[in-house]
Amino acid sequence: MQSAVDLCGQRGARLTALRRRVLELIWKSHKPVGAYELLDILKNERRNAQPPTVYRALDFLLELGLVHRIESLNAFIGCCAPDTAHPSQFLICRDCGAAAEITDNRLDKAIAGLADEAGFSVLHRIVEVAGHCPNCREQGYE
Amino acid sequence: MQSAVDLCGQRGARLTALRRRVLELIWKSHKPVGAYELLDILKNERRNAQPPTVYRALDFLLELGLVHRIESLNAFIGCCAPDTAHPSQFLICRDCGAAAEITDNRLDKAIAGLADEAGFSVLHRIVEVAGHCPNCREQGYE
DNA sequence: TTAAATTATGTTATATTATAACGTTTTCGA
DNA sequence: TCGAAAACGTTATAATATAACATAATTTAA
Repeated sequence: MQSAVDLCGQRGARLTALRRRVLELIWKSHKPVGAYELLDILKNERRNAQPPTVYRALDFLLELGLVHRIESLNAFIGCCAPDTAHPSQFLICRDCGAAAEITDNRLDKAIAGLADEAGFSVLHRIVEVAGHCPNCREQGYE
Repeated sequence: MQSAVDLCGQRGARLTALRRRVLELIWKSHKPVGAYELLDILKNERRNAQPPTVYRALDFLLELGLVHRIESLNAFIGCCAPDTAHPSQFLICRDCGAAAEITDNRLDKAIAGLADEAGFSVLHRIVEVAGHCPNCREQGYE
């Protein structure tokens, strides 16, 4: 959370009470969390909360790189390294729902390489690998 | 289209008129196409077309690997190699909207490797790289 | 070959996710 | 402290997707 404050300071961005609260809620969840889940929680705290309330906060947090959107789940998760620019790459467990953010140089290079060969300029990368995490495999899921 | 028929034959799957038509419509589009776009076209042909009409056909086609779903666009595109099992990997142009399916061994290996190292068993892979295609870059987009 | 089972489709309704549009309040810098 | 910009409130609606149950078509098997 402190690093979020710092980051906003550096960029002249305003981490308002609402935005901070949404970021907290995302971090509190140990799984990717949907916009309407966040909204349900916010409604207990601010009687006026509506979809734009949460989507605007999410847009802000996404823009700054403080959270990632997981496309295959329509859900959001805190970024584990918001201060470094990096692609969004996740291992997503179909059983427990956990999403582990990963950084892998081979993967980065492979994508950079193939895009380059194709003459394609890269703006954004999405890698979402669905399967079963080590923990759930132990419980018998394969 | 013939290869779709063949594939269904092999698997004992029923490529009905509706499913065949949806597949045709997807192939006719030179860009990823949304479910409701398909529905609008179908409505001109079958007065009864409703969302489940198209979503069920899409589910069937996805299951067989005849089409891919592009998560970041909520849209669907024909698979260029439906007879071989392969991950879903795309270069998506933010300008013209084209999505090029790619196959890259380095990428496959990178994902297999990192999943393995993490003890994660892979069920499904999504790679969606957004940017600008060579064609649009020539037109001045970067 | 026909009855039962399965699969596919029709139909109505609704759930889920996301944004448009406009007004008000707050914040910030000149 | 005033004017502009940014953030937020509020209402409405758009876009995407599925639930649930009825009917029709097809396959299986007795």
